[in-house]
Amino acid sequence: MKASARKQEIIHKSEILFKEKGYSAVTMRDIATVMGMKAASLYNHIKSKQEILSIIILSLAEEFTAGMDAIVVSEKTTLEKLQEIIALHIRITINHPNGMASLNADWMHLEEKLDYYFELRDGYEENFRKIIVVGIEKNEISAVNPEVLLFSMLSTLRSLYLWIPKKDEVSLTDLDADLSKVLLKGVML
Amino acid sequence: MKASARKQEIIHKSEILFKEKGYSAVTMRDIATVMGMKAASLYNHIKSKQEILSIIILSLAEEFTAGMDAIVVSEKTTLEKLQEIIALHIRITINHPNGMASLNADWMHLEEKLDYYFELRDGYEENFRKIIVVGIEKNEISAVNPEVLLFSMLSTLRSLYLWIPKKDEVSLTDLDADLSKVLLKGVML
DNA sequence: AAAACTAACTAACAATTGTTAGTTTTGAGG
DNA sequence: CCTCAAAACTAACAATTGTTAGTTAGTTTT
Repeated sequence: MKASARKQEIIHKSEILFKEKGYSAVTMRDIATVMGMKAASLYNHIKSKQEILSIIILSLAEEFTAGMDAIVVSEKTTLEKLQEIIALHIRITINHPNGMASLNADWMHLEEKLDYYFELRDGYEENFRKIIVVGIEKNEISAVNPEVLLFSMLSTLRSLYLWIPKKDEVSLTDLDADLSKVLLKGVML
Repeated sequence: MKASARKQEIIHKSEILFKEKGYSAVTMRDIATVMGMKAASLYNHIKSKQEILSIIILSLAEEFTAGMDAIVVSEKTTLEKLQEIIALHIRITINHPNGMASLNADWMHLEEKLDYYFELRDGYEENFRKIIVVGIEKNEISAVNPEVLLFSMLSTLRSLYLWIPKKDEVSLTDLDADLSKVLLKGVML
């Protein structure tokens, strides 16, 4: 399963189309057109439309899981771990801005792979939640509602794909710091 | 155009289906089934599938615009205005948790009404941005990157529809306060 | 009671969907 | 130049799509 160059090209173009209109509204003929071929020819490279979606979503989900696992086992303060989670999301989103749209909006169309997706997502969230809860217990962060903090950070980080493509490289350099400031320090004087 | 009870029922059921699978993946026969009728009968009440989507999205967008306009003209501190924006999102999301999914995920399928939607959305964001920028200028909130704060708050508030339906009424009472704490005060000690 | 209206139905449509089968073209290595 | 596999093609499929036309039964208005 090395995924030939042509197959990766199909996946890459599909990511762009899926981001624009969503998985269900994109047809195999749409994908074929941007590939400069006929729809039937796509099947020389991919098994089905669903396989394209599965590859896009699950490879990203696995990358998040791997990144989170590394953060969990590291010997860092809670604040440092939260900053590393922010950096993880920024890094992956910069590398895969289009695929992130599918991960966020089209996971419900995974069908056979849906259970595996839930496994990855639930595990990720559980690790995130534990970092927050332990941080509050150890008095490393302030005693906010853990669920609300988890929800708020995840919402922002999961939406990064909508904003990052609009930014120039200069402001991307500071994004890490700016986001940490807003998410962790707040705005009150 | 008072929207008959039957028409509102169609819209309501459609909101639920659209939230589950997205606009494009929901068929008129799906809607008809949950309405207990045949697909063709829907057209006694609605003009098209798109009309359903337009009503769902634009009525919500207009409610947000009206709410924001009231906040803008009020004589409040920046912090109070931001808290009112949070309350506005919570209120609308509690009242229309399903429709919020379409507003967030299916606006690109509005077609003829897309320009009007952009008008409302851009105006809303511009008002939001101005509140932040003025707040920083007047030294009422700390000097964070305004775009990042706007993005972060909007991402969280726009995702509320994913979390609010899972919460019981008790935790909803505190949601206002909890969210303000997390979004505005941060977590650093 | 007649007329008009409402809201459901059946039947069908043209277009589009993902996908398969079978065939031809392409291009690199012998 | 020949071979052969990779990758394109044409043609077609069965199913499904949103929507229209025409009809019917029940209710309301005249």
